[in-house]
Amino acid sequence: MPDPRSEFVRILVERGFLHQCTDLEGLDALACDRTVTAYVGFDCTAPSLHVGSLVSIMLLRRLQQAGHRPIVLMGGGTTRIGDPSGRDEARKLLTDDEIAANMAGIRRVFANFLDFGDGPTGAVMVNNADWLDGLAYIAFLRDYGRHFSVNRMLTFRSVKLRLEREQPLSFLEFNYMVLQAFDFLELARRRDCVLQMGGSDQWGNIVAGCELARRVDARSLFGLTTPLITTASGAKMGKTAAGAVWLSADMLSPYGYWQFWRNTEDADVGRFLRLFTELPLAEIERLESLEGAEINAAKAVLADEATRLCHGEQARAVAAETARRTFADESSGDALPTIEVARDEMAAGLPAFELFRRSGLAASGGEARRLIKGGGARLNNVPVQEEMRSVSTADADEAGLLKLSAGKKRHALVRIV
RNA sequence: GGAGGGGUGCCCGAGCGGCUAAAGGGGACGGGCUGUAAACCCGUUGGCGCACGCCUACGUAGGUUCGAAUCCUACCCCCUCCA
Repeated sequence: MPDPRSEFVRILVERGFLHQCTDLEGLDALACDRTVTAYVGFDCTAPSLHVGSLVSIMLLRRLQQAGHRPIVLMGGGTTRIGDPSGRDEARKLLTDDEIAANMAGIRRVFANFLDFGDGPTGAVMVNNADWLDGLAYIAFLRDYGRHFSVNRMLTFRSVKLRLEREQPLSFLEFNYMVLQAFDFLELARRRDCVLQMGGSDQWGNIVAGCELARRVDARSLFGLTTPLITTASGAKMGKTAAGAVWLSADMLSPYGYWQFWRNTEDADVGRFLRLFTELPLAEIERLESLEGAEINAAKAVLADEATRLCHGEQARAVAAETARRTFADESSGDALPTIEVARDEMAAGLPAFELFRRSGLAASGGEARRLIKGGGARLNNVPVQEEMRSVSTADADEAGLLKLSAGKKRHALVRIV
């Protein structure tokens, strides 16, 4: 298409958010003309969201900044079914209480990225349980079921994959796309929502919604997907040593979050800066063109920007300073994970492996011993030679702190209290 | 309801009476090289104050045996085909 005229579509294209769109020119024209209301659905399978959802979150944020209205759809109803997309096996069903708790946690995450004010572009959060829970089966089948072709549904990727692999696909899961299509129709009716966005694995579900609305209400709706974000070496983005990269500070510390971005592969830096920061394109081009070790500066910028967005400036500053002291100075910073050990226990001396276990740097005593044997354990930057080496108050600094390291990147502090 | 196949460590997957804490691969962790990168090379990969030893582990519960992940019985779950 020619250069986008609307700010929203222009940003999508320039920044790498766009994978597929049902009618990009139509959407562009619409976005020039009026305030567009758009939604992304999130399921409530965990008490927070992780970076895997960050593209969608940033997309909603960009939408709002461009003068449009974002809707966060919580899949309170559909979470109880499970989307078969991208999965070989059915996922566990959650109870209502778990779903409610998860939803509350996710709401807090969004508060950092979107403005939930009352204005015309104020974000809203809605729960599809509001309309799905009360559905009457027969009426639903009669009014909407008739518009779905099973022949067609069988050709959708999510379904086809399961069938081809001879993996089970229950009727329950098979209905997921029907309900998601219905969500879109409901949001169109209730809130004049005209656009559904999501990851590329959602394309089939999104298109199903557009088609349903066209058939039932003669509405014309838009669908748009973002590319699946993998790292340059092909791995799914968002896994670290500690597990998923959560967006809640109580599930992953801002320092851990900062480190995650700082450890981005060279080849991903530009792409990630475009998607996950709001720096001007010219600046990003400059940063991504840095060569060799210089690109580390770009990674620090990425980490700074991403952490500020998610956790705020204060947390960002502490995280960045901790990283600087830990890696550049070989000292340590406040944001390192810290455990406390009682003074009398410490005075008596604790075996090194035990301390590593307690710190969480090793999951068990055996793992801690192996770490030490393998030469990866350090106490105050000095390699620990002996598993049973006694560590005591004499090893602490003036502030009563000692630093443990497992490998080059994992560090923890022990505070004597 | 009938016939057959299957449930093994974080995952995949071999094993089918002792040599099995269980091949191989992936992942993860550590070391090397570097730039807190990628690629590559090497090592480690159930717990326990751990070279011995003890405990836990091959869907669940029992049983046979000197000895079982391996054999038997019952139960649970999954898949395929038939009805």
